[in-house]
Amino acid sequence: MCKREIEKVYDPKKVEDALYKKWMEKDYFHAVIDPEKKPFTIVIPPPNITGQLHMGHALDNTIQDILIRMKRMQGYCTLWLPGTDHASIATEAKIVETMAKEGITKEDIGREGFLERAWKWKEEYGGRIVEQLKKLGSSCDWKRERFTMDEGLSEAVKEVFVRLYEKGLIYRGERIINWCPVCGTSISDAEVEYQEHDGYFWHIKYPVVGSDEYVEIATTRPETMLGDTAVAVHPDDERYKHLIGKKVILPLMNREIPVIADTYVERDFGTGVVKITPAHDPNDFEVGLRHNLEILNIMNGDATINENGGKYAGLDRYEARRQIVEDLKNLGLLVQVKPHKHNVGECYRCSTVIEPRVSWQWFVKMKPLAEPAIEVVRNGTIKFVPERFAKIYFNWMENIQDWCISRQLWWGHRIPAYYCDDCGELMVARTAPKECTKCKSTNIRQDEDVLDTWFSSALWPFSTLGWPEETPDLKYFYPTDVLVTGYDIIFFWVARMIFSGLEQMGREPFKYVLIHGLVRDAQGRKMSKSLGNGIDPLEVIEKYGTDALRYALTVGTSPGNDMRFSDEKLEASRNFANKIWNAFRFVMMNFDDEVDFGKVDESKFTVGDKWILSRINTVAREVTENLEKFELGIGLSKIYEFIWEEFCDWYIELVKPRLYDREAKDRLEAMFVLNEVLKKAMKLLHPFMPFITEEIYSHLITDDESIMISSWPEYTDTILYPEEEKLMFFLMDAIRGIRNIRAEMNVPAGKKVKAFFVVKEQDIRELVEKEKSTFNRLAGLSDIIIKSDKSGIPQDAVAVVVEGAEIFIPLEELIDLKKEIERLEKEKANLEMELDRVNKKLSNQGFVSKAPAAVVEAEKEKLRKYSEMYKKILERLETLVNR
RNA sequence: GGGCGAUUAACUCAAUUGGUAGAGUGUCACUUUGACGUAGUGAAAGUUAGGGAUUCGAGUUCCUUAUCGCCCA
Repeated sequence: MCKREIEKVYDPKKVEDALYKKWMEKDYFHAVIDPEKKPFTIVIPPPNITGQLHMGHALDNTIQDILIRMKRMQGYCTLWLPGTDHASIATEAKIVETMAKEGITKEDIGREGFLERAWKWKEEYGGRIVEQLKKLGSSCDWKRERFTMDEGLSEAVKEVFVRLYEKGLIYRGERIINWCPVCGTSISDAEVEYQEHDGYFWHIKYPVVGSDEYVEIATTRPETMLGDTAVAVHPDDERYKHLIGKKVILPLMNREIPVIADTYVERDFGTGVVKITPAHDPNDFEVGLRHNLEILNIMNGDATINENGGKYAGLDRYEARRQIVEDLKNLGLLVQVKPHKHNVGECYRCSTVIEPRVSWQWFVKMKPLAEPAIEVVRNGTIKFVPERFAKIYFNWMENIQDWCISRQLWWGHRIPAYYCDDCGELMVARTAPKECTKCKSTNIRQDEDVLDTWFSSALWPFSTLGWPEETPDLKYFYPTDVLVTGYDIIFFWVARMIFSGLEQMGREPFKYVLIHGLVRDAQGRKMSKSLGNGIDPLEVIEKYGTDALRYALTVGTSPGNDMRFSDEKLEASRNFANKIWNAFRFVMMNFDDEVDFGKVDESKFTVGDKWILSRINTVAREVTENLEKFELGIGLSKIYEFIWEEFCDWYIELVKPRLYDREAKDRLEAMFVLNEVLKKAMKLLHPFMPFITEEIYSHLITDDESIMISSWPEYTDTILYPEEEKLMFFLMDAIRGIRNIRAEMNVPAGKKVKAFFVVKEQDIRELVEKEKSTFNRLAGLSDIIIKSDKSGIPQDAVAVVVEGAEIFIPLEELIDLKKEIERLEKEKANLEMELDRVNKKLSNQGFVSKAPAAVVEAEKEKLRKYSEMYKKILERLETLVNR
C-alpha cells in the first residue's frame, strides 16, 4: 500500500471511466465456460437501437448488474449477455422521418435502397445506447453482444418460423386485425392501448324492406355503415322477432341487407339492434363468420374510404363520418345523437386511433403454445417476483388470441414465405426456392412483409446463445437464471419468451422473472418525452457519479413498486459515497508504509475489534440472504447502516487513539481490523456501487487484483462474538445516555465532567475499567469512579440508568433540581408504560403457552431489565425529593 | 364491469415465515474535537386511511368502506 494525499471530497469523475476501461482490458466481464463452475446467466432486455438511455434502462440494468456482480464474486461462471433490438416500427419511422427532411419517401428509393439507409443508420447510431450502458458500469460480456438482426439471430427467426409453420402453428389468413393508419401496418393486440374518448352514439333508422317500418340502430362509428352487410337482433327479443329473416335497406348505399339473429346482441344495450360490419369490427367479424356474411372492406390503408364507399370514396374516415351524419340528417334518418364515453383503441407507438380491418396476415396459433406456458408458471418452474405479476400473466395467457405477426414494413425479418405467380402455390422455406415446388415455375416472389419485432426478441434467451446451432454456450448457459424487466412488457416480451423457449428448446428460458416498477419524477408523474419531465441518467452521472445514481435507484425500493426520483435522493447518495470515501481516507492517513499483518496477535483484539468483526460477519450473512431473495433495497440499507453507524460512528471513533499513538501496543491489530472490515464492507457494497468500492479496495491490503473478481464474504461461525457484542451494546448505551443527559442539562459541549459508575456485573466492571479513556473521550468525562454501591456519591448528581449500570454525574452548581426531578418523572412514566405492557403480556396465559419460547424469554428478560431500571429511578427520585 | 396495487412521521419511502413501527430528507438545539460541515452530537415527530374478524399477539392474514393509480374487457 502506498500512502498518499487523498482528496477530502470524493470525485467520481476521476475514477469511474478509468476503472471501467481497466475492467474491459482485463476482460473481467467475459464469461469463459468452466464445467467445474455453476453458470449464472442473465440476458439483457435489448434496448431499441433508436433509444436513448432513460431512467428505466438505468434501473433495469443496475438491478441486473447487482445480481451479476454478486454471483460473479460468489464464484459462479457469470454471463450477462448484452445486445440491441432492431425495433422494426420505431426504427423505420425514424428513418422515414429523416428522409422526409430531405424530401425523399420510402417508395422513391425502394426496398433495397431503404434497407441500405437503415443499416447505415444502425451502424452510425445503433451503438449509442450501448456506450451509454457502459457509463452505468454494466458488467456485460461485450464480446457476446448481439443484435436481433444479426445473421445468427435472423437464422433463428427463419428456423422458428418454418418449424411453427410446418407444425401448423403459423398460418396465413384473411382476418380482422388492428391497423394503424399512420404507421401503415397491422399491429398485434398487445400493441393496442385503450383510451377513454368522449364520443357520440348516433341513432340511425334503417328502413325495413316491404314495409313502412324502420329498425333503429345505434353506433359510435357511423362511417362503418358503408360496409354493413347485415343487422342483428337477439333471437329471443320479442320486439324484433318478426323481422328475423327479412331485409332492411342500408341507407346512403341503398343496399338490401338481411336481419339476422345472434345471441351476441345485448338486448338491453342501445336499441337492441346492431349493425354488422364484418370487415371493420372484431365482434362483427365473428358474427359474419357464423352467418356467412359478406366481408366488405370500405377503407384504404391510410384510413380513407375506398371505392366500396360509393360517393364517399377518397374521404378521410372522419370527414366521411361528418358527411354521412349530415346526409342521414337530411334524409330524416338520424333519430338522435347522444354523447357517449367509450374506450377507443390507439396505436401504442403513435397514439393514432386504430382501425380494425380485415386483411391477409400471418398469425401464430396461440392456444397450443399458451397451455404449457401457463403450466410452467403454475407449477413454479418459472417464478415471478413479486408473485402477484403471475396473475397478470395468467390473465393474459388464458385469454390470448392468435398473434398477428406480419407487419407491412421493410425494416425487419422478411417473412420466409414465397408465392408462385403462375400457380399461386405458397412455399415456406429456410432458403429461397429457385422454382415452384408445384409447377416448377421460376416466377416466384417473396412475401413483402416483415415480422413483428417481438417475434425475434421472443427468441432472445436462446438465439443469442447460438441456437439453432448446438453451441457450447447454449448447452452451458441455457436456461438463463433471471430476467429483469418492468411490468409494462410482460405481455410483449416475457410471455412470448416463455412459450418460445418451451416450444423451441423444450425448457423454460429463465427461472425467475424479477419485475421492477417505473421510475417517476419527483411529483410522481410518469417520465415522458412529451411532458419533458424525464431525468437524463447521463446528466445525473455527470453531476453525481454513477455510484450515486445506482444507489439512489436501489435504496428503499421494493420489487414491482414504482419509485420517485429526486435530487434530494441523489444528494443523499452522493453524501454516502463521500462518507465512505472519508472513512477510507482516515484509514489511509493512519496506516504505516510497511504493514505486516503476519504479525497480528489476535489475543490483542479489543472488545470493539471483536464486536465489529462479529457484526460485519452477521451483516454479510444477512445481505447475502437479502440479495438471493431479490430484496435489493433491504440489503443495501443494511450495508449503509453498518458502514455509517457502526463502522464510522463507533468503530472509527473507538480506534482513533490506537492509531494516533504510534507506540500503542495494539496498533497493528487496529490497522488489521480496519483493513479487514473495510474490505468486507466494500465487497458487500460492490454490486451496488462498483466504482468507489473498486477504487478503495485497490488501496487496501489484499491479495486480489480487483474487487470484481475477489470472493464474496461468507458468513462463518468462527467470527461470532456475542459477549463482545453485549459489552459494546453497554458501552454505546452508556455513552449515549451520558450524552443525552448532558444535552438535556445544557452542559456546555466542551465541559468535562466526572462520573460515578455503579456496576454490579463483573464483565461490565472490567469493560469500564479497560475502556475508561474511551468513555472519557466519547462522553466528555474527566474522570470515572467505579463503585459497587452508591455510597459516597454526591446528592446533587444526575443519574443515567442503563441496562447494567447506574451512572451518576455530579453537576454541582449546574444542576437544576426541579428540572432533574421532572426528567426522572418522565423516565419513570416511560418505564411504567413499558412494564405495564410487558406484565400484561406475561400474565396472559395464552401468550406464555402459545408464543415461541424465545419470544417469551425475551419478554421476561425485558421485565427483569425494566424492573431494575425502574427501581433505580424510584430510589433516585426519592433521594432528590427528600432533600 | 373484472383484476391488481397504493393509503405508515411534515415530505419520499422501507418493514418477505404475524412478535414493542424504521430510514432518507426536512425541523429544532448544540459543535471550527487531528476521516468527513456532502459532517458530528442530542431532540421533537406515528391510534400504520376508516370499520370489523381471526389470533396470546396484526402495518403484516381475512372481510368491508373510502380515496388515488394501473392492467384487462
